[in-house]
Amino acid sequence: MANSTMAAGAPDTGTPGNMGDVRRSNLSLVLGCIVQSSPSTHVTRAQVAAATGLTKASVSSLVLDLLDAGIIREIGLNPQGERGRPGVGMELNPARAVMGMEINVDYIAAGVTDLSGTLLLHRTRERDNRNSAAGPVVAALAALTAELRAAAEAQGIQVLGGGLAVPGLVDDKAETVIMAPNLGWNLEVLDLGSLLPGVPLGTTLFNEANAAALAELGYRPAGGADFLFVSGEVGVGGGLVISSELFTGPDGHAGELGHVVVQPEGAACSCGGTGCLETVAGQDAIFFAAGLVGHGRADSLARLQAALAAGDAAAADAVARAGHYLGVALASTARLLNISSVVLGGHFATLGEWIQPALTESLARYAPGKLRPEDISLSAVGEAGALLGAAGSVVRSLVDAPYRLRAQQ
Amino acid sequence: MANSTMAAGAPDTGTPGNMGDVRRSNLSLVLGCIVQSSPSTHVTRAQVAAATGLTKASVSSLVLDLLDAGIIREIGLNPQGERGRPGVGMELNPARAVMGMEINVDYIAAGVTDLSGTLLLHRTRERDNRNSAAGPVVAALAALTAELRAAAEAQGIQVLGGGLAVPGLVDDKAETVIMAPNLGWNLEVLDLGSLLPGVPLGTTLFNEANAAALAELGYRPAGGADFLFVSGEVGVGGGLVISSELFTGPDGHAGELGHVVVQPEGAACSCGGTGCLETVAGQDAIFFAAGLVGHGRADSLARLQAALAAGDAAAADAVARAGHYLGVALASTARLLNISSVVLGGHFATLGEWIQPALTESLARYAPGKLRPEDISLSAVGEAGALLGAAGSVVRSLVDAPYRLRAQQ
DNA sequence: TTATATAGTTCAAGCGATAAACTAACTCGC
DNA sequence: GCGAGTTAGTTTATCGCTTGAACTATATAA
Repeated sequence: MANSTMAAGAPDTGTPGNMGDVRRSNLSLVLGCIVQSSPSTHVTRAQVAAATGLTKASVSSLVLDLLDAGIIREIGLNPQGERGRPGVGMELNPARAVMGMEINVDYIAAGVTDLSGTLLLHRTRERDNRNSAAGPVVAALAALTAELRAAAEAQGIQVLGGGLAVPGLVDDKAETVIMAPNLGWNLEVLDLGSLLPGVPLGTTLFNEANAAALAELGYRPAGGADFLFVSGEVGVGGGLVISSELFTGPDGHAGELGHVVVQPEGAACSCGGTGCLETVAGQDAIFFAAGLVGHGRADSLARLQAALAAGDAAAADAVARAGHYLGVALASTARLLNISSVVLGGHFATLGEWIQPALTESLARYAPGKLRPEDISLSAVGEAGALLGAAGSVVRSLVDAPYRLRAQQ
Repeated sequence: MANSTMAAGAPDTGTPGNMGDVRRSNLSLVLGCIVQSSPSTHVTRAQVAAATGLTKASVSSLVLDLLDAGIIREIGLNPQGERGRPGVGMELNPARAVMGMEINVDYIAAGVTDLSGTLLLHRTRERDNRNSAAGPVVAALAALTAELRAAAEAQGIQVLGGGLAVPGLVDDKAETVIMAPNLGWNLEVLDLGSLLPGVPLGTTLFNEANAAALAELGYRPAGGADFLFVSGEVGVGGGLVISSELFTGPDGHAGELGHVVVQPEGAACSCGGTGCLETVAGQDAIFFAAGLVGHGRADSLARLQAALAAGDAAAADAVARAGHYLGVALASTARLLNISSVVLGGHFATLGEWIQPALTESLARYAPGKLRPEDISLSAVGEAGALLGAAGSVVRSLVDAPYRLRAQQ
């Protein structure tokens, strides 16, 4: 088929290319090369030149820009027993960081990660956001980030920008949450500028499942760059990663796995549809089917696990049902998008061992040979997945366009 | 969400950018601008400069390259009653063409289109390819294309390259048909070089549904650049167009709409799965349910139309059933990929008026507000859709990389 | 005929990548 | 301990490409 990856330097938009684009592109190439080798693998200019194909002269010049921008720093020489002059090592500047943030149904959270993605500071605050408008929630989050930012700066760490993950459809350009049924939000405009005032890269808005998918990408072995991440929260979401890039569809919010129809004669869904996966595999649906009602979310999940461990039949049935229909949805998705790898997150990861038998059987029936048991894995990122992914995305965007920082200062 | 469209000039591959890339990129930009205004809208260098943002000097230089390559030509001055010196019009060179080719179950076909996509010559040859290996079929097609190419050259038209559409999964790099169940092909390597010996751009292999989707794109109003094309043939295929680009998934063969699970308790499918859309909405399934057996394909379709017109209950039921489940599959797809526009092709277009009531009702039930009746349209491309799309793709790839032709001669 | 407006070309300048020459710093062998 | 060999990184000249301004060309309007 026609190659989707276009030739280097080809603009996919109507803007003319000038030589500055070449520089920006190569700047990103060099930084990307340094990022890949981090942490502390002691990449030298010569190695970067060899890896990228650029000349030593170009790399030197580009590296100078990155040093000026403070994105990377030099570390001591490499006195290994090699012949010839030792190269000067480079690494991501550990004094630069980004803030990952999350707003969810019953908590807000924030964390500071360095540019290599390591979580340095992390704080969660319980808060019932279900009946709260966006304004007060963002204000509460701003207070939390201010604390963390001060703590980071006390250690000499500068926060360059932030990423906020929200369980709903978002429009990152307009800083608007288009729809977040579980928060009760609809077309809420968020004042992202108030979260990290004055940071050079600003704050970007992300869908929670997509952010978690990107976080997962960081934990996968090399080459595992194509997968569907399934986010099991109150709703069921999905994040589609193709060639290490998030696929977000025409308007930027593809991946609503929860509303794939798995039971044409099934129950009505909150979205207005019928027989959606969410009606059988969402947290509320599983808890209800298992006879668990009226507890908190985390509490219900713990009780469900206990019931499963105790051999409770209703609990086992509820989970098996969810697994079966998850398999139907995944089979359709695998065929439609040619996905051959799935990562289960949220409650699907928590219930992994109990849900897998039914899921495996279902996949064998609906997508034989396409999604085998070994193609399904459980999420490696924990609680802070969405937050880490949002922060990581900000770093990725910086790596893609390092000149943004150079221009700012 | 993280922007998927990268900055102009940013290579998504690890190759370093040099200034030649800028030129190539701008060459494509200029040609793209000329293509958009064709045919015979009299685009001048000055208009191209204004539209692209490039300077007049750059456009002049780039246009010279395109003229040298023979991709465009100048047409007379524009003596309109405007003030100032009239510009020199430019258009795609009508003496350059590409060959579109198609191998299907019971015929082979080829056609010559000019660079603006107009079909100049077209010839179809009936041939039962179901029990034939790839070699003889390609040889028969090569004979057909040789005839057409000679006819084109007799008119002074040079064929630059070709595109071949096949009803199956393809690997265009390896020139291999990975799987074409309806042809009985499995990992057949095609000798594409024999089809159009000596042409500068060679021959590229395409999936039929994807090619037809791209052909459809040419017929859609401006702005309608995101849609799912549904190909209704023996199998049910799909072509996903996003931002005027084909989305082909991780390995290049996404879009298998026919194997979305719409009936978890349904019939076994030839793919090994259960309840796939193809088992209720493929041509064979509809014909069987309508009580039509043992006729040729085109004949069966005509008989089915006659039965529907006559008010035959079994025929109406079969088509309604197909429409209902097509709606289920489209609802899932719309949610998963955030598609808001669907184009029906093949037998779904032929049966349009009879299938739409059930489809509309189904969509209202499974994807309320997401896919409304006005979001569903019937294909505007006819029989030659796949062929036209394959040819158009070759032109698109030439427009994306015009330097390929410049380098050749 | 003159003024004005638009199209397209020419030319000097600037920027960025490249290749080759050059300097710097280390290891090895004697 | 010292020169030869080896590798890292910088300097310098050159080339390619876009740009902006000046310039030429060709139309309409008064």
